[in-house]
Amino acid sequence: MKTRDRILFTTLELFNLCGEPNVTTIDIANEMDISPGNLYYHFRNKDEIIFELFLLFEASISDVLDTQQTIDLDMLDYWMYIHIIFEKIWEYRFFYRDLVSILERNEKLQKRFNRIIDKKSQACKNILTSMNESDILTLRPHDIDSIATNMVISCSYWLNYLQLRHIGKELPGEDLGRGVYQVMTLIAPYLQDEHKEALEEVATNYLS
Amino acid sequence: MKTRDRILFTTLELFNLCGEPNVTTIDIANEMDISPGNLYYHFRNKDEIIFELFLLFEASISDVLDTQQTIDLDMLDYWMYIHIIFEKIWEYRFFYRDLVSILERNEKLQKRFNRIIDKKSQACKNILTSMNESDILTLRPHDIDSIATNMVISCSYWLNYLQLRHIGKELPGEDLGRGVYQVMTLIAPYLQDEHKEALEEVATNYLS
DNA sequence: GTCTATATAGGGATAGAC
DNA sequence: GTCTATCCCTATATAGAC
Repeated sequence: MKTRDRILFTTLELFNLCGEPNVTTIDIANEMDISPGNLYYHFRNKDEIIFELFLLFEASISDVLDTQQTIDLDMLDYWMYIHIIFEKIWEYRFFYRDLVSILERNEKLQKRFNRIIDKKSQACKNILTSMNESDILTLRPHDIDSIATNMVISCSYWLNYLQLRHIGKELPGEDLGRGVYQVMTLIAPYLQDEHKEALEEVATNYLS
Repeated sequence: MKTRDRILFTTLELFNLCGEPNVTTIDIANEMDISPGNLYYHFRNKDEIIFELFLLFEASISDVLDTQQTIDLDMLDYWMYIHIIFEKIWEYRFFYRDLVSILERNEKLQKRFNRIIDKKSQACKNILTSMNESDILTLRPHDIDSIATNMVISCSYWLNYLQLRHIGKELPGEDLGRGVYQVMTLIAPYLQDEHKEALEEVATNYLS
């Protein structure tokens, strides 16, 4: 593993564990047993490391968001789709811990992060539309936008909320499933009765 | 107005405008045309100012959350109740911009902030229960918890989400109404048809 | 590529005079 | 209560040797 990659990897771990504002370039170098000077040979500054990490996150999540595979799925598929999004966010959760502060330092990051949110929103709308068309749920086209917005907010801030509730302690990765459940809750009331039961079944399987 | 209070007031303004991490004690002193030394005569450190501001926020929002006036209201009342909560949050929005970072520095703050979230959650449950009992909506007791959680998350992170979407620009206070709408959206699908219409009416009145 | 040593800057906070 | 002056610490970043 090349030093440059080790820096990225170590930084990601430390950021996720302690939060980006609490990790200095020296911390990163120490953790890797290299000198700060060496670190700055590979990256111009801390923000460049953050940006590189963002690019990895972007590639990873775009993989999911760009698929057109959101039609004709059953309840378990939808659950898993949301679950995968949560996992990608979990992998790069430090972004979501200090979103505004991190993004305001880098305009390019801002734009591209917002493009991800746009995509996520679109993906949610696609899911809702296709569920609507296959009569799994019934909603007025007018509702789709606001439900999608609520879904995006729940996805984006669930980890932050968890952290808030467990500050100090390490974030429990198991509670990801509860986040998925919260998102599915947003759809639940619109489901036809049979599919409501299907959702309950998936939920009890996953949250046990 | 005593200097101590002017410090609190000025700090609140600057924090809300620029974000707490971007405002130094020097900035605050400069803005007020006093010396940093003077500021430190009135407050031991920056965190003490933050804590005092929190106490003001706590008092202000507890005022709303502690009322037992959540029964037998009509749709407009519920709308206004959520709206008032949003206004209190708006007044102290800097907390919600960097929640985790601010709270992790002060254990007392953490505990008390979480107590506010508990109260907010309880208030939401009370609303849902009372709406349920007066047949405005129908939901299984089992749903109440997860809907309340979604309500709390939407209330807490709506401003953060807005900011994300408009970084750099000043936060548009008018969009508070859209936040209220997002929260009411969570309840909407459970409403009896007549009350759905009532909600739509309130919404169109307030979002125009 | 990697190290050591160091420059630089900014923010938090204090001492002591008025 | 308020000011000036200043200290200290920490984090970022660079220079130059190996």
